[in-house]
Amino acid sequence: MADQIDALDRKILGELQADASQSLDEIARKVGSSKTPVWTRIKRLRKTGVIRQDTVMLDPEALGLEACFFVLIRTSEHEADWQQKFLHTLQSRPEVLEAHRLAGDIDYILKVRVQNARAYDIFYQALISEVRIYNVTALLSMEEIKSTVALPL
Amino acid sequence: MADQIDALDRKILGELQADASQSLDEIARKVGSSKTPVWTRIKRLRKTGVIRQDTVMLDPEALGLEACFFVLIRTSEHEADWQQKFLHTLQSRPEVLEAHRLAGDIDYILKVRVQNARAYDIFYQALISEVRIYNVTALLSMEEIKSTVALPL
DNA sequence: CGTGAAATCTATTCATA
DNA sequence: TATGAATAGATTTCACG
Repeated sequence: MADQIDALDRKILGELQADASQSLDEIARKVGSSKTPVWTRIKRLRKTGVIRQDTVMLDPEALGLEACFFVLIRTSEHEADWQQKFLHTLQSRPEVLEAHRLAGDIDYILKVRVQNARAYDIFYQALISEVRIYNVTALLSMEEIKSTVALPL
Repeated sequence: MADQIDALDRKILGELQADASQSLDEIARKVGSSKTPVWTRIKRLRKTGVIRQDTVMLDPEALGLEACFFVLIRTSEHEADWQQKFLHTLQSRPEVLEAHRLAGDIDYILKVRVQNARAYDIFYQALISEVRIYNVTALLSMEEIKSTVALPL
């Protein structure tokens, strides 16, 4: 991870982010290099963890996941074992796509994808029954204006 | 998109989400089918847009993107052309990874990935100079507790 | 270290059941 | 519609410049 990432690496990463199904020849041509060096670099970027995984982006609505909530959480508990349990709950629930610990008066933010409001309520009830939470605000997404996994390079 | 997605489709999608670099033979074996039917289904899922794209997940910190903010936005403007301009600004800025229009008193939430607080401020200044915004709250992530692109299937 | 050829493996097509 | 053979195409390795 401490390896230096140069301009060519970044071009390659950009191509992979945009379309990981491209062939090596295609990527090499676009970044102005050739097959072997591009291959060597991709292998290095995987080994060092810069590339974490190959995946596919799915359409949530096509899968019946019509509702997306951002959940703002305040808690009065900051003990290690409370944190441990909270973290475990989040990890075990596949509807939680993201969870961040925050600076400031809101302690955590979650991004939760579910079928509908009722499914969110089931998640919410399960969450507050498992860990003590002081205050929860749920923000309901009406429209996904932008959504990308491509990091700026 | 109106196509029915059955249990086998979901298994295949689960495997692709987890690791899109697996071979067809490997996926076929895991889901209890064989190469050709799996291939036909994947092709159909791509064509109908259930599978949106092939991509790679990168490590933000390895790329020097150490800061992640969730930005809560209130505006007094709800005109079509204001929205248009706001949307265009978000689309053109690669540091904005997600943007949602919300129900309730907060109008929008953004997820923004940048190098550091200074880079966030540059983004923020650019944003408020381009579109009229009534109120902005930035939530700074201290720790990414969970992050997945895998939708629950 | 880059190039291009060779070998290996995988995706894709297709004939058959 | 599934299977497995046949083809086409990609990845991976390697010898050479």
